[in-house]
Amino acid sequence: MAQTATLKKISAQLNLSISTVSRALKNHPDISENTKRKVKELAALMEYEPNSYAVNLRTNKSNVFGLIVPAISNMFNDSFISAVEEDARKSGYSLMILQSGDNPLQESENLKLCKHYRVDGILISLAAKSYSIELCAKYREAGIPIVFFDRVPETGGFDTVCIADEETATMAAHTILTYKKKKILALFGNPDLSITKKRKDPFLKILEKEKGIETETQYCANTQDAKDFTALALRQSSVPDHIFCMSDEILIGVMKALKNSKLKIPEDISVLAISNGFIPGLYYPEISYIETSGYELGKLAMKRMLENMEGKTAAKSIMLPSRLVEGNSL
Amino acid sequence: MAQTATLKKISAQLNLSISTVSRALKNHPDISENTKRKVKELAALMEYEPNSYAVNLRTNKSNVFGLIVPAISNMFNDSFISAVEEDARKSGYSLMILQSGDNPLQESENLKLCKHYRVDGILISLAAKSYSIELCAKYREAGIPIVFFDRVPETGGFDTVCIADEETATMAAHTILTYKKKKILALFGNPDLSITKKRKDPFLKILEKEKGIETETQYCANTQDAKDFTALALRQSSVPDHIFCMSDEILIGVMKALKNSKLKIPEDISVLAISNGFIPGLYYPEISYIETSGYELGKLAMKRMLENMEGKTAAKSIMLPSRLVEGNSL
DNA sequence: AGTTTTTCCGCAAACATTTGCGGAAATGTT
DNA sequence: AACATTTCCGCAAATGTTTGCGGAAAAACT
Repeated sequence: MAQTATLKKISAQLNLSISTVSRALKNHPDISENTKRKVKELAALMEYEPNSYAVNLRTNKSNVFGLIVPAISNMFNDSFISAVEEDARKSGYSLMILQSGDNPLQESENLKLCKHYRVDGILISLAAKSYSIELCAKYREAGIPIVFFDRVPETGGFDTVCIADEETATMAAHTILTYKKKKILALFGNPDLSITKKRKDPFLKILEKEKGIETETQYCANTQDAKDFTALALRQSSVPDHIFCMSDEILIGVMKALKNSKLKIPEDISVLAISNGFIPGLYYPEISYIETSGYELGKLAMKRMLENMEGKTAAKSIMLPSRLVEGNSL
Repeated sequence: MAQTATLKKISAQLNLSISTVSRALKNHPDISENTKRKVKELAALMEYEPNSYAVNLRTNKSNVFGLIVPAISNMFNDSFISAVEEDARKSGYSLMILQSGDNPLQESENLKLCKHYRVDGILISLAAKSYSIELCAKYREAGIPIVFFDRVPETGGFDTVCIADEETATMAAHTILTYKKKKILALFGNPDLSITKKRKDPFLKILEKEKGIETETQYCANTQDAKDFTALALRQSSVPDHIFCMSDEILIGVMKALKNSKLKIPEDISVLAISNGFIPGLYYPEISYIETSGYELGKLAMKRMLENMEGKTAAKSIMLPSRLVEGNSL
């Protein structure tokens, strides 16, 4: 392949005009079968492939979606990414993946990058202290479809796809009630995230209504926090008989602390998490969890994005229901 | 923002030519400070941003690298991705991430996609039964730099960045020797992968030289295999006193089987893995492992790619040394 | 033979940018 | 005053495609 093939070069070889070659390759009815054949043959021979820059310039479409996540290495996100990538590919789109590292500045820069590359749409899960919402609103005004997932803005007017967090938390609380626990340690994540609020409030609301149940709540910034808070709780005079973990990150810390203790799961203390299932399955006994499937969420998010591509741009909020997966930790 | 700003629109507003505007924005010395100021002001006001398609078309450069991996959700790959993304960003590049799902067909399609998007370079970790090497060679001929990482072709003539697998396996074997083990169960991954061969051969070579050590080898296609093989070995009359795991995937299966047994780590049986450390750290006691840092590998791979961008395209093989991280499983 | 219709193809503009070249006006030099 | 230089800017071509429009040639009708 000395030079890359172009329409011009093909047309020169065949003594045809550029436009004829272009149309022949697209099966335009104006072109005779005969010339179509000749053009296609030569194109195949020369390994012609449209210059995507030129096509994009002309059509103002890139067939690329931007995907912005706090971190790719997040268990939840990567199954999400797989699902999104899968369905994007099926519809002829590719993904430009950017990670914000939970850094609001980087997040807004990523948004600008998406604009720069003129992506056809943006899927985004917000960073912790994001201030990018106005930017998103602006881009949306400018005609770039934006679908928020998982960590979505609290204000309305956007396309959002997320776990039915309230329902999930409610389910968790009811599950715990079923097992007649007395003292509960409930660990939540970053209080700045709306997801934390949406999980904590319904959870506590249910437990507080119940008499004879004591609930201690902590916010954990990371795994280490979760470990420390758990260890602290285990040193109290009355040890909790149940620990609820809002996320995998927290579960990992809790399990580290529990393994350093003599307590047996589920005999001495029970554990329930919200998770996609990978981490809970690593432990023995396997940890019960309320499932939040990143994969399913990805499917929904891409579906919504593709609807946007077809002009259905009115803002819509979609919730993904969750279910209890029983391990042996209850 | 009614319409997107272009050079043409700016030039019309200011009664200047397009080329003057273009040069003004680039601080071309031919343009007076005065007009530069005016142009820049209006450009900022109109939120002008160069149309990347047009720029790419004109300059034949995209500032995008393609990154092809078997699966994003692989622990190893995602820290790799973080590192690559980080350094790419610093140099003004973005990443288009494609996953092959260990499917050779999808892999070659991803390569074609990279070509289609005319990326400036490709970083790729090969799928299990990849037949894309020729395609890679062809693209390389055509001037697209390709850097292989982790799972690299066995034939030479390519840029490769990978773990010093032989050294890693040797280190593992010597570590095991230190602890005077008698019967070893060694579990390896897909035998079609060169990485498996490169880890297995040196490992076995060392242990076989030693008298009084019995080594059983198994290939595991997945976590379940590893669990089953381990369970089987534990039911034998003489139980192994050490298990070596070539990867995280295998370690997870082994640990599941061990937890179903009464054996204590490290008293009854010891465990050593090759890993990036995340999974080993989840267990109690923490599993000792030979570290293969995806992050470091990513740094090296991107460094090599950027060298390519500067014209240093002569094929080069880079090895990343590894080290033993002691948990409490030995 | 004259008219209409169909078939097949090319011209040229447009997309937004970059850049070599040339040239007018202003300034500087004898 | 005549010439040389510098300063500042515009023309136009080029990148590769897409697409509206128009038009010649061939075929199909009166």
